[in-house]
Formats: sequence, structure tokens, C-alpha cells
Amino acid sequence: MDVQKSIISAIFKEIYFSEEEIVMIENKFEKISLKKKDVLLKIGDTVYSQYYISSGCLRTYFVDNLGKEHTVQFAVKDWWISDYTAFFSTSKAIMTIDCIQNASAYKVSKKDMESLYAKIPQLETFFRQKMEVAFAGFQKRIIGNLSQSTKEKYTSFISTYPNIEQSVKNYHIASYLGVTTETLSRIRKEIAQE
Amino acid sequence: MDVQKSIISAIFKEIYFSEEEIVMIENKFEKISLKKKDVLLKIGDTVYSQYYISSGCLRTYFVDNLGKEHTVQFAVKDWWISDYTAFFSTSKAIMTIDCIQNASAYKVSKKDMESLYAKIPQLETFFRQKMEVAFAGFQKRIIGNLSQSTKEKYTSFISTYPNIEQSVKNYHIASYLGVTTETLSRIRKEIAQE
DNA sequence: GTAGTTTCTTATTATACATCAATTTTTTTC
DNA sequence: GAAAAAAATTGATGTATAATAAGAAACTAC
Repeated sequence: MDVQKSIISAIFKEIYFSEEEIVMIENKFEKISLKKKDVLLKIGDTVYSQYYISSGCLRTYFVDNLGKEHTVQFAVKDWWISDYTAFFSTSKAIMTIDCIQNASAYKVSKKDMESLYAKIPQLETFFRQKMEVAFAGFQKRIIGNLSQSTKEKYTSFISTYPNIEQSVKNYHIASYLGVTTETLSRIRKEIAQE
Repeated sequence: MDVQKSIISAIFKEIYFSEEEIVMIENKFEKISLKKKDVLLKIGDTVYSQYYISSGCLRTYFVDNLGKEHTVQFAVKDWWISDYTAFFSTSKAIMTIDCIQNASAYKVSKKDMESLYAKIPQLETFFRQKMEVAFAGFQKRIIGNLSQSTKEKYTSFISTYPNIEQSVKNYHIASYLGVTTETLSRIRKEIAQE
């Protein structure tokens, strides 16, 4: 149990739980391992779970009607990932999640989350606050999308996610920023020359 | 009390509260009236509160370093509004909220929200779920931003928010979509000719 | 360590949208 | 209801970035 226990306290580091609660929580979490290119979730799958990433890197992307990929989210250590357009309503995924760097994750279902919330209110508070931080982050991302030049978007991406940069390809970043790889390449050249 | 009571049940329509709880909640909500062009919140203000809109229309916008306005959110009946980049952390606003159609709203502070959560767990559940819906909505908005043409963004805006369209100026919509008024005007012409 | 694949870069051309400027239409105000 | 102000439209021109194409560099695998 020691290993699991340390994971639960890694995931919920700010909270103190009783032994009993820890057991309840860890019973609902399932450890999974992913290799590069593994697909965690694909379009059309019913989304029952979300995933806590303890190592490696994954990304969520949307494929438009021209077949172009658009990266919506990256996840590295200590991030949560799922198709959140479907997870909260247990409906079908409109996005794909794949592994871009060998990863270790902990899977938990929405159903189990809800039952844990009912028994351990602190847990609901924890996730509400997580959502609040993410909510603020989304508003900032939208502000950035609306008001920044591509070059500014790239530099703020790099400074906001310095750890992610090492794990992902440039074309992943391009698809996150909403530009082509060619444009990103030119921007990187420009920055290098400064 | 009757009037307030009906408002509390309008805001939290899915929940049943005891008389006592309703009193506790309504004591924390303050009714405010806003006239067109009134500023609810401006850059630099410390954000203590969020607002439930019961009528009228408001918008949150960001002003970039060139002085250009970028609309981040509209709010009509039954929506909540604030500068959420600042509200959750009780920090300083980076955006402005103004009234674009005479409005009636209910103000509640973060401090009071937190104390209500502790006393009425259903309330925390209610807001957690609100956040989840909003979270899914943000992911969809980002997908739209990345994958749609301006024309598609405009038509999906109109179909997603048919009520808002009547309340807002075209240049507000343009600043929400991230295009100039001229471009929006041309797109509208194109659509009209189809 | 060579062959094959993937990723990144560079060049050319095409396009959607911004910018600037002027006019028309709509809304507000007294 | 006329005058003023605000908002929307239209036209001409400029610019950033997409699309296309090709080659170079960096990994991957046997």
C-alpha cells in the first residue's frame, strides 16, 4: 500500500486524509502505463474517466473536417487529462488523446469521483478549486488568442510551459498555437536571430 | 422576503433548500441595477465578487497594448460574470466589465461563497457542476477558434447565442470573434446573399 | 553505420484579413 | 423630427500567414 499511498498524497498534496479515506480513494484509482503513440481515447469513445499524469506527456487533439489536427491540451506530470467536452456528461469523445512520451497515469471514473465527493467533501473542494484555476487559465488563453501576434503566442507558450517544450515536437506546438509548422519554423528563426 | 426567495430559487433552480438555508443565502446576495455604459469592474480593481445576471446584457473585455478591445465573455439572463482571471484568487482585474443593455444583477463575494459552501455542501456541488459545464464550453470554444473559418465562427456564434445577438453591436461580436468590424460586415453581406 | 523515416527548414505563390479612408445607415438626443 | 453621434458598410491597398513544393537535418532501426 505504501506506493499507492504516496501517489494519493502526491495527487492531493494539499489535503490531509485519514488512513481510511486514503484506502477509499486508492481503490478507485487504477494505475496505467502508456507507450509513445498509444491512444488513450479516440473520437466516438464514451468518456467515463479522466487521468492524472505522474510522468511522461500526452496531448488531446481535435481533427477538423479537412483532416487537420488541432492540439487542445498537453499534459505532463501533475496534470489531469481527458476529453472534457465529453467526460463531465459521460458522452462521446470528439477528440483523441495520445501519448507523445512514455507515460505513467492514474485513471479514475466520473462515477467513482462522484461517490468519493459525497463521502469526502474536501475532495470536492479540491476539485472545485482545480476547476477554478483551470477556468482562469482558459480565460487567459482566450485573451492571448485574441490579442497576441503569433510570435507573442509562441514566446508566451514557451515561458508558460518550459517543461512541455522538451517533450513535444514543433508541429505539436504549431497545432496548439493555430499556425502551420512552416510559420512556426520562420518565427523560431526570427527569434534565434535576435 | 418573497421576492428574494424567488430569486434564490431562480438562481439555484435545481436545488431544494430549507427556509433557513434560503435566508442564509439571500443575506449574502446584493441586488444591483446597471444602466447601459455603466462599468461594473475595471482594470486594476481588486475583484471580490461575481455577479448573477437576471436581466439585461454585460460584457467582459480585455484592452491590448495597442488599445484594441477584445471581448472575452457576454452575459445575459441566468449567466454569471466577473473577471475570472482575478476573482478566484481575489487579485486585480485585467479586464473591464461594462453594461451594454440595462441590467439587473445579484452580487456575491468570494468570501461569502466560501462560507456558504462550508455550511451548504449542495451549493458547492452546484457550482462545481457549473464550472464543469463552463470548462467543457471553453474547450469547445478553443476547438472552434483553432479549426473554424471566420465565417463558420460567426454562424456558430449566432446559433449558439441567438439571444445575445439582439443585445449586442456587431463590433462587439467582431471583437469576440477576433476580427475587424469591416471583415464581419463583409461576412454578413456574403451570408445575406446566399 | 547505412537506409529509411520523420521532422524541420527554406523558397515561391496565393489568400484571407487588416488597415486606411470615405460614405451611408441607424440610433440617440434635445 | 431635425441635428448630432454612433455604427455599419464599401472600396482600395498592404501584410501576415496559408498552401504548395522541395530539400536538409535529425532521429530510428536493422
